Amino acid sequence: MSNNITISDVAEALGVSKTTVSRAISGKGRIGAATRKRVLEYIQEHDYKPNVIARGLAQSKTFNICVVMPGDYALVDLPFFQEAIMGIQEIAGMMEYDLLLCIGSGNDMAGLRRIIQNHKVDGVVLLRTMVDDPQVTFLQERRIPFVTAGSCKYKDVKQIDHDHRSACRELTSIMLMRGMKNMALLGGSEDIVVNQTRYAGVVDAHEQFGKKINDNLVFLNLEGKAYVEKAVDDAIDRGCDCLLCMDDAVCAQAMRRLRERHIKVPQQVKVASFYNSSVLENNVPSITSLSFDSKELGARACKNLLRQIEGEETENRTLLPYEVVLKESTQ
Amino acid sequence: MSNNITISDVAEALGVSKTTVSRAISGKGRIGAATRKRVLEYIQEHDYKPNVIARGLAQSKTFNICVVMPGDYALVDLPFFQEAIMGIQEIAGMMEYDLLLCIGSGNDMAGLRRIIQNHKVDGVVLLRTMVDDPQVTFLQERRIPFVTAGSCKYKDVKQIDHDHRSACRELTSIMLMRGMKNMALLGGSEDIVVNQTRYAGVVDAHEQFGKKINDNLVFLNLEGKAYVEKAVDDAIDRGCDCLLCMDDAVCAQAMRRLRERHIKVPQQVKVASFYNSSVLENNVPSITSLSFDSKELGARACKNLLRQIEGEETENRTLLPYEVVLKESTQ
DNA sequence: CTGAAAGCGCTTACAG
DNA sequence: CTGAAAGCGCTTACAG
Repeated sequence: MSNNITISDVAEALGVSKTTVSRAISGKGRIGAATRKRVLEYIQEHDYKPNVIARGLAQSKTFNICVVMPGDYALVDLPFFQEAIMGIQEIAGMMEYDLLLCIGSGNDMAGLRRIIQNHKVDGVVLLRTMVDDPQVTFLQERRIPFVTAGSCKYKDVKQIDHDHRSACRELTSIMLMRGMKNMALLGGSEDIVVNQTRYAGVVDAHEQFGKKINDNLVFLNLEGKAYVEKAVDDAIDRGCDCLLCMDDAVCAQAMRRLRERHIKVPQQVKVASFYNSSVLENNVPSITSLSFDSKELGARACKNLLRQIEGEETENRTLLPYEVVLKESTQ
Repeated sequence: MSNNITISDVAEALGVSKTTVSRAISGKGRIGAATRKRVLEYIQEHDYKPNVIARGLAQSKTFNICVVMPGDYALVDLPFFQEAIMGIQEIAGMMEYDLLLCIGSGNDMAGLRRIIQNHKVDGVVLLRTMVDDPQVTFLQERRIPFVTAGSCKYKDVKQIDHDHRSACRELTSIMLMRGMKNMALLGGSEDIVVNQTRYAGVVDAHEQFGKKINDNLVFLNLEGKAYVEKAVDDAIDRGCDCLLCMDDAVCAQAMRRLRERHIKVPQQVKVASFYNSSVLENNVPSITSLSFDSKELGARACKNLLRQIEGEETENRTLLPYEVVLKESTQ
């Protein structure tokens, strides 16, 4: 059952040329209906599969797309990447494309560079972009089709994103409407585009209510448990009545800290997170959060990329919807 | 800066043959030291990279390896897959191999089949095996080099695993020594090899102490929150003094249920988990668990696979060590 | 030590 | 409608 039968074998067995076989399969070029049928039946019966590598060489294509994910993500980011990849894979698979995984941080482009230089992929999807992203520049220079799943500040880059800004505005507005007076904001690295977008949403909401963010209660660039802990402590000391966590990593750690200090949620302080809380789903109390369909994001990104690869024009920017999910932590 | 320079260009520029250039790069075949130096310098300076696809075609190699992960994993399994993949990638990258991602469940082999038929990879690593695994059979038939990261019941399959059995025996023994009388066991699908192995370890420990497992307190095949909840309730009703969770998914859900019912850990019931608790790391109290180095597992698996691909002999089975990490939940 | 030539398994002008 | 031939960018016997 070793599948080493080639196009030549098929051609020979059928007494036709390789050209004919190739045409029957690809559907390109004129070919008699009868001949075509014969070829198709034969390859069906003998389970012939063209060697994609060889086809790739002839066509300068690989039928692979590269998905690059950062190597430094926390556990909490995993569901996003996983789901996005599932979405990408679903679409790619339908078009007979496979996924080449590239793991690297914003700065270390060694992996991506090698994959591109080795001509191993036809395009790439970036799963996280930094505010200044060398990967973006690199891909632009090389004229490699690519798309970012998530925000990207470069206007001419094809990008699919959730509407984080509106989502954060809406959730923040709800909290303001519920009479929160001292909202604290806990967030991660400002180098990551989406964190800036989320912040902008919070600002929007405040402006809308004619209020100002209390800078004493804004804690950004919280990288690691110790920082979150201190931020929570400071926020509480400064009399905050609501913790807005800009991602689930921060939220999980904040909840831990609150529990450690026996501070009751939502009685003493409300908590909300700006991201899907699948990571938080075993929390008691359950956490109010925003909800995004990451799989859909991946799928849309992949579709856009595939169209680019086929040489079609695609939209520069697509915004996907969101949901606000109110739960116990803000009651 | 488009990198379309080929071996012919290099040969021409240098006034040598393509053969010579090829030999200078690969290091195979006799070649004058001076010539070689000239070639190497030139390609260095002009940033020439051989087209791996073309080389692959000539050598019947792809320099890709397929990593297949199940599509149905829970959030809680993610860290394992992520870390294992990091380990694989690290080794693969060093040898200029890339990772082709294949997502499929035990039964749906469509993805793997296509990748193999399309000659897209030189070998595969299976990240989870079922007790009866069609993927294993498929790869054996096709004589594709492969390795499993994790246990596999087929003796002739190359596999790298942690010593789950000993680990579970040790942790269970510790709990028995501490005087637990009514240990409940909560676990996932028995179709997954590692779950069986873990169970065997628990049995070992009991035998060692001349005891028997109380079958009324064994809850397996707990797929989903509702099942875990019921199992926890039943276990408590039946007077268990210790919950042994066979994986972190189950443990996280069990903890949630205990918290909901205001049952104090470890005062009223002890809890331990048979896996790394990175998912549980924000738990209060902290959870006693086993600890395995999944990245190392991935790295070792990849090394074994690469050696197979090179045609070397490799060990059939490698067992990696573990640690028992005692924390608050069993104090 | 070096090179001409065939070959890896396809595709695609070009010619008929 | 069909095919012979060149080509994709490498590697590797074979010959010198």
